[in-house]
Amino acid sequence: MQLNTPTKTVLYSIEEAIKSYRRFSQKNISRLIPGITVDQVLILIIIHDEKELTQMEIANKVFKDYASITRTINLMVSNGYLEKEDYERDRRRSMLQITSKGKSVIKTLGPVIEYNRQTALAGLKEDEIQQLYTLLKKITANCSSED
Amino acid sequence: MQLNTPTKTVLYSIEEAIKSYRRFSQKNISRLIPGITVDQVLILIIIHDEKELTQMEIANKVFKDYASITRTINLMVSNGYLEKEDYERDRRRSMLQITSKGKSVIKTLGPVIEYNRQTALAGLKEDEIQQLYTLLKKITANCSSED
DNA sequence: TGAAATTATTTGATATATCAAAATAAAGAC
DNA sequence: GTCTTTATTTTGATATATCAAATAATTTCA
Repeated sequence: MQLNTPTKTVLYSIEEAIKSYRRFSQKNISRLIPGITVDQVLILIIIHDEKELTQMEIANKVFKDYASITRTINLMVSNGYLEKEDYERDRRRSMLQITSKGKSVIKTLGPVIEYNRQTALAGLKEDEIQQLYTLLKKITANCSSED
Repeated sequence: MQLNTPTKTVLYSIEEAIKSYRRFSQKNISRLIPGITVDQVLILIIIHDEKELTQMEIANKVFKDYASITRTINLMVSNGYLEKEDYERDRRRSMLQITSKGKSVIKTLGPVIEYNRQTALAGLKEDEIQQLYTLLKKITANCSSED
């Protein structure tokens, strides 16, 4: 069985693109706030946008394992970005609150995040981005069929 | 600073697509050969295609850290997929050899890898794949500028 | 009601990612 | 040839990913 060189498939270039973007974003974020990761910032913003998410919902949004989210969130708590409060309606969960330190991170990094996105997509026209989005969604759907 | 919801940018859907593809591939690989990862298979194929790569070159090809490649390759050696032999011309490195177990992995998984790729890209026309590739390369280039 | 099933989170074990620093060998300058 | 610089790999420390199993609270329903 002679395989096409893996480095030549478009799937490989998806990996390449996202890793480049992640490194680039992390670098710019670290310049302003050393010690926080891209994913932690993403989690902060997601909680900021929607207050009452379960950890499972957060995990699904960032494509992570539940176990992984548990540890990341606990770390964000110890690092003072989040607080866990009692959640009366369901005592399995907890209410995640963004601390003032967490809020200031969001505020400080807002322009950087915007810059990262715009830089990454520089030179791509609106309809190209739309096309890219459509194609990626197709791939996601193709890989999500349940068998 | 009000940010666009991160889950709505195309960069997020890149992440989504590649993670879906990875999970899908891993699932199909694990069915045939439990205990090997997508990345380990990729490394095997890369070494198979080009015999005398340094670990640094391999790391760059799979977008990984050198430290990470060291550990993964050591694990692949303990798991019997690879062997390290002396490399006379440069005694810092070693010559990575694929064992017969490693070769049989490549052989067994060949059709699966092909199936994974084709399934992931099902319904995408040739020119769409080309377009996708071009756009992703642009993003990669945008994020790789040295500053 | 109370046992059984489901849901949300956590823990354990192991692998992988990342950064900084160390170890080792090779190459270059003088 | 020794000294300095560069290249390759490894190690340490810590964070994150993953799977399986365990906890713990909630829901279902006989």
